[in-house]
Amino acid sequence: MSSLAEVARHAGVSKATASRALSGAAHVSEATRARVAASAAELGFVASTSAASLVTGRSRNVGVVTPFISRWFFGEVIEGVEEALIDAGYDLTLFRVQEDPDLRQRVFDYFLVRKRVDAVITVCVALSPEEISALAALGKPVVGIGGGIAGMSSIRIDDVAASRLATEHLLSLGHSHILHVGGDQEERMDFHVHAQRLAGFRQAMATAGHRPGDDFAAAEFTIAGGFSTGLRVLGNPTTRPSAIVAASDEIAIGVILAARQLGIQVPRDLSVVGIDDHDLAEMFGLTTVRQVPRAQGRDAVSMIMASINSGELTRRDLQLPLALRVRSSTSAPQHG
Amino acid sequence: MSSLAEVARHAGVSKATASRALSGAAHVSEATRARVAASAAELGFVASTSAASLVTGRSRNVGVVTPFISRWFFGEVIEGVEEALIDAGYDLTLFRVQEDPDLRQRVFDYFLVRKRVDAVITVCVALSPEEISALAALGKPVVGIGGGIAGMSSIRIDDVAASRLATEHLLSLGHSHILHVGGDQEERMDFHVHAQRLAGFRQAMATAGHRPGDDFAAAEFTIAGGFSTGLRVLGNPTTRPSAIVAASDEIAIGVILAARQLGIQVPRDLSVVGIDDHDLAEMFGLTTVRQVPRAQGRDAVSMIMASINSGELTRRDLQLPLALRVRSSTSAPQHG
DNA sequence: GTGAAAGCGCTAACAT
DNA sequence: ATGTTAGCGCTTTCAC
Repeated sequence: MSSLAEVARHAGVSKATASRALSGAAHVSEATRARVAASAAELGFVASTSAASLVTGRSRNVGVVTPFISRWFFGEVIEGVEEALIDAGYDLTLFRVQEDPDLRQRVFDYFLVRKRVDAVITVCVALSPEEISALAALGKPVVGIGGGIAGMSSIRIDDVAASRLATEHLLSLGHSHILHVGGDQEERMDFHVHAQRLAGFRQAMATAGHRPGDDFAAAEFTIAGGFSTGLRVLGNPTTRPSAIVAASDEIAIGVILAARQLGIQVPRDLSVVGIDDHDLAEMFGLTTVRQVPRAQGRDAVSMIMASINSGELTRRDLQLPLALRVRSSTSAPQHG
Repeated sequence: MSSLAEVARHAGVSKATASRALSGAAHVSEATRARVAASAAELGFVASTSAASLVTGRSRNVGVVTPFISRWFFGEVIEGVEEALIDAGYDLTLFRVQEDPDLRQRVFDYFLVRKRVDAVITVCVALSPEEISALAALGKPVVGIGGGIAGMSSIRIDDVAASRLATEHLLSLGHSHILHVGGDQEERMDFHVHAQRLAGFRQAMATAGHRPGDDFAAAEFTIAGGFSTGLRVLGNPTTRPSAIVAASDEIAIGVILAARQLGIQVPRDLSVVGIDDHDLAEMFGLTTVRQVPRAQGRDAVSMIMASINSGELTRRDLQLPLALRVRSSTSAPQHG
């Protein structure tokens, strides 16, 4: 816990020179730099972030705002962010926002402000106008992953296209009775995701000449959510669809488990496609539209670093590519 | 972003009084306190943590060191920590440590020090002696969840007892050919967990008069890990066990999926017990030894707050209770 | 109960 | 290339 002053004294230079030598910048002779570095190492010196932040106004710290931690998509994003951040020498402060409005307000009005984060990454959070203002008032780079934030940078996949791609695959196999199992609007995730995946599904169906009918069922974005909805929508043999487009792999896996529980063969009697590329997809032979949340996390950090380094808050929107990975969970329908 | 000075001026008091009024402590008249509070609210004042930290040496920030984020146990612990921390007005800075020794060293020698965290919580990380020294050198409260750290406070379940409980349940049903599917020693999780769960299993087996044989198979602590190990150990009908004690619910679920894939009826032909109480356990009717990682996270924070408030670094060890939740995944063996 | 003043450890002008 | 100086915004003696 030695101070810069001690390092300077030990190296026989002034605090200013020591600071310059250690920060890498400015005009310092190679000899001095080496000497200061040696002293710092010997004394185990690590600069106090509080002191540095106080004077520079920067904290080398990025806030990540997320509604979930252990769901696959969110965990992957956070890991991607963490990897990129540690490479850049930044810390990650985690803020979990839930439904409770009081807690949410505390995060936005108090925690984010006082921590003086240099930037904020939001992961699929549906923000209220007040929350957006609070974020904008920070005057710092903000990037929204998954769900964009009005007027701010974003990283996303084309959710409409993802869902359309999945649907078109099933249509091309000859399915006509297809159900979309997607996000419950009540979830505090960005509702655009839910709406857009449903829209992509309906677009593809409409283009193929199918009229919208009883084509949607809501599920929580988890395996358990897909399972319970799956039991419900697959329970009645007469109304059962021959194919399902699930809004996430977790839902898709839950649906497959429900089907098996009901004695329905996948893919013989039911074809399933998911959107995500979850680790478990392979185990179930699940056909997926591939998105890579980890890359989204890393890209968010790149965007932020670019913004910090340039000093500009220009808005950018990055849309990541999709790919359909066909596996054994889809096949042509048996009857018709 | 107004400063304390502005608040003080607005309220017609000195900076000192404003500071005292807002920090809640000290001798300030009720009238002044109210006036200062009103001014602060009106100006949207939030104290700068950098400035406060610089002078107090405390940062209202706790570091969480974990090898994983999206695995169920870890996610739950982190969520528990986060909940308790936000209640206490603290931030959570996340440090993910992986195998890469360079990255690990950076976290311990650089990140943890410079961030001036007030305390550290480690979640099931196997620490090297150097890493333990680095942590101890912080002079801050440290509590290890899951895997204890030599000489520091810990929160854990009795891993030996947990595993024994699970095994005894299967033994009491009449099983004799029981396999333990547990943690791979190569995993950078605290290896004590793996060793202890295996020890508990063998203790119970020995007590029941079974001699140690080919009784263990390693798996990654994930559903996919349990699945692939499950396929392997259940593949041969002649050597197949009639019951399995899985070191975690995720492994157990993977094993059940593998069994189903192989056409083995659970629980008719195979009984399975897991340790965790994962959300998905219910879906599989999985019998579990219940531990509550979320509670462990919260308790870790309580411990830390007690330590911070008392100013003492006394070591404490808390062991959380276990409960066997018998569900439909276990039954008496068919042959034997 | 309140104010004046010192100083936490660092960086950034400004001199030299 | 290096040193001097002046704060960053807060908390905390120490007076009153």
